[in-house]
Amino acid sequence: MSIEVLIVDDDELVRIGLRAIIDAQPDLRVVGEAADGIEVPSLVARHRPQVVLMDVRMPGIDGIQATRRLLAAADPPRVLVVTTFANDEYVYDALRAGATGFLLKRARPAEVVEAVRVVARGESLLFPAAIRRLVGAYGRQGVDGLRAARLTEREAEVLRLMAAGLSNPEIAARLVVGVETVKTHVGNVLAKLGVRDRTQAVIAAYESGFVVPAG
Amino acid sequence: MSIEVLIVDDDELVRIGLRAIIDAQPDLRVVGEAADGIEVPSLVARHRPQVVLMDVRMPGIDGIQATRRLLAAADPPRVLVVTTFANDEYVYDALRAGATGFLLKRARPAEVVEAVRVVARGESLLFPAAIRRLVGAYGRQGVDGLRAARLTEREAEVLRLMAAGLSNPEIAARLVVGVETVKTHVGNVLAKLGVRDRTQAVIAAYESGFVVPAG
DNA sequence: CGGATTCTCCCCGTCGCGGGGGATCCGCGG
DNA sequence: CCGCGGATCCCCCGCGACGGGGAGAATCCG
Repeated sequence: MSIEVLIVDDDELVRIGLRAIIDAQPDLRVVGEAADGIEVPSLVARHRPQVVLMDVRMPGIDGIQATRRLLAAADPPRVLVVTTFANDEYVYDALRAGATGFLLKRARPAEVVEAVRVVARGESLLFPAAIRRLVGAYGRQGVDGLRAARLTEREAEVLRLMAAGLSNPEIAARLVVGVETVKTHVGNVLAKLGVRDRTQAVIAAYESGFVVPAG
Repeated sequence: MSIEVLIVDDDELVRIGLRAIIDAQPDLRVVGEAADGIEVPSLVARHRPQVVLMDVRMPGIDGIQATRRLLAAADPPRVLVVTTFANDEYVYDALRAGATGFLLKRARPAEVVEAVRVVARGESLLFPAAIRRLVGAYGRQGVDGLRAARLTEREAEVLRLMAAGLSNPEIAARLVVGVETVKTHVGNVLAKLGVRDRTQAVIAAYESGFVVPAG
């Protein structure tokens, strides 16, 4: 049985391109297209795709809202957010909305199909480029005025300790705060990085260069 | 209150050196020394040190056995195994016996005191050099006849999937085996790497070069 | 033929993790 | 002034992770 995909993008050219790439694969199949977020719920209900390729910027209901609504329903599909720029301001919102991963429009066809297969398996798609942007600025000591990093200082500190292998109680002891506080920060970090658990957060930290192997 | 340390090594020169390094720190204090594993239990019972610096190779009761006995008691101290070579064959056994970390005899004083402080805090000491040895040979495709790696092929495979962020059910699905089997492998990997949870295992995988950031 | 190793599967229990709420306090800026 | 983001703490709950057992089957080797 093939992986069924729904394409949501207001640009017809993009839809055609994605459809061509996906339908060229024997194990993937495009079951529908939408040009607006408003059509998405009904299409998903009808076709029950495993994966939804969702554009972020669309007139009317944008990809963020559409994603949020989709995931509120029972047994939702995986949402793979499609964006033009890795530094899109909406990237963070999409993660919070529950998107499983990202896909740049300039990604090569092989990357597109692989991304679809990965999320269809139910695995998170850690996207170094996007994550690096989120964490950005911090990695190499750069606390420059940018604040481009969506992680707050506290969250970045917690992530570092997570990447050092500390448990929540240990982090709490180190920072001299309550475990509940640590849990909140950890939860925020997971949401912002778009990952499922602390292990994936640590992987993201390494892959993004946020922490570097001592070797 | 300072961190109390017990030194166990059959070589007096080593004991003197370690004592000098440790007693030079205001927050550390050597409460006793032993030249043989046989004396350890009574010394620990009397002085209740937080940390025991334990040589592996000793006449009579070696460090492995002594560690095993120590940790069988209630409220045991942390054991920091001291070894001359990172590739000591006993490294693995010491991990299984419950040692919290490793220390090379050629470590610089600053490293020694830091290691003591870390284990005293109750945190595991991930020792790249030692872990690299354990995982060794595999990292770069080298399935050479050595089998020096204490990880079996299956365990190495499971570690790779862990380092890819997969959960146990996901790994089971990927390998087409039961979740119980995966749990066994994961447990073995944790024991062999001397780490507490999968997050630390992934950290060890990165730090040892077993997996390399894609960048 | 043992014995060792590896891989496989299972039961049990505990506990930390993560998700869902909500709440307070602060400082900054409109 | 009030809104908002950040940091702090609290509750409940479900599930997965982990430890410690045991146990069967296949393989290889002395």
